[in-house]
Amino acid sequence: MSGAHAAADFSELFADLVRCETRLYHALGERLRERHGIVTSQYEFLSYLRDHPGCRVADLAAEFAIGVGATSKGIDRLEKQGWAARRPNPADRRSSLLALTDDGARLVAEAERTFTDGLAELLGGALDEPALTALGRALATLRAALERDQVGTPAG
Amino acid sequence: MSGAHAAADFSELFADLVRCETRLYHALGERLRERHGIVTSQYEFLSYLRDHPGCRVADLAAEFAIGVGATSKGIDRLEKQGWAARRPNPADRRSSLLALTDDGARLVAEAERTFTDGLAELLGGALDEPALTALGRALATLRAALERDQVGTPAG
DNA sequence: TCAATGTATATTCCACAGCATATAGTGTAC
DNA sequence: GTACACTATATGCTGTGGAATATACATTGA
Repeated sequence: MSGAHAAADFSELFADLVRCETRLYHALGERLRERHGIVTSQYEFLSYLRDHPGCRVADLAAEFAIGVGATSKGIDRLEKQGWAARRPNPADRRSSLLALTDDGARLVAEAERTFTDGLAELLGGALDEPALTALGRALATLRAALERDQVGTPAG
Repeated sequence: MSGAHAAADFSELFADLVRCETRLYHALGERLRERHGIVTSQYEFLSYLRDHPGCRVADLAAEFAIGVGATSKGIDRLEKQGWAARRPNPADRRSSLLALTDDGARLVAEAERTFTDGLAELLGGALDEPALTALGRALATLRAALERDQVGTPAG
């Protein structure tokens, strides 16, 4: 009995997780698109590049658990907009070192306000402090376990 | 200070949320594809149709916070595989009533085991009982608030 | 009845992700 | 130093999602 109960709970939990993610992603993307002309995934790329200058395509792909092809194409788009740049890697000519341009750095600084304000409004308005703390801890633990076991890392 | 601290926490929390969702979605999709020839989003559609026979495309779109176009195309694909069927709605000739076929019912019954077993393994292996309870409560609360305010409901 | 408005769905166009593959470069064994 | 395996990235194909638009139907009110 407790097994069946737990299984139902897992499904509900997963559904809630996906629904929250979808709605937050959409809502933040809407604001970012209006004000800065980017979507949430691009904000995440830019933000990662800011915090990890000189990283490679594979580093981004591993961080976001998406394929390297998709990542490469995402960088193409950022490069086309003049927000990111590939530089040759002196240590390994197969790979490029990625970094923000000055325009990209300006953009991410501006978009960060939109992003964090939006999140604070959406999350802070819905959950109180203890719930946020519990949620943050549980998600951090879960994420660490999934990454440790390479769960859901895409092929390409 | 506590404001800046909270903002950083929100960003971290959001990143963890998205990363967990991505990896779980990929990992479950991988198993569902191998064993049943469907992906996670199709399992979710089929499961919703099982629990809400006679629903409409718009009901699915609202449930999953995706656009009606994407939903209609998703139903097209399920219909083409013989897993779902549209029936004319006698009360409103604009809309169709959706339901599983017998094949679809069989499929979702089989896939449910794969899905719930996979979830139990991935979630139960990473989080203990109190953390799961806290996570479930926080996500349910957050989801209810987002849905109440129609946050992130797509346009088309 | 008929026009105006709102609603449900399908269609179209564009952007993006996954996968498989191609290309180029690296490192190692012999 | 050459063949081989391995790695990093890029590209083509296909499927899918979002947004805008079109179409059909329903409902309201004069």
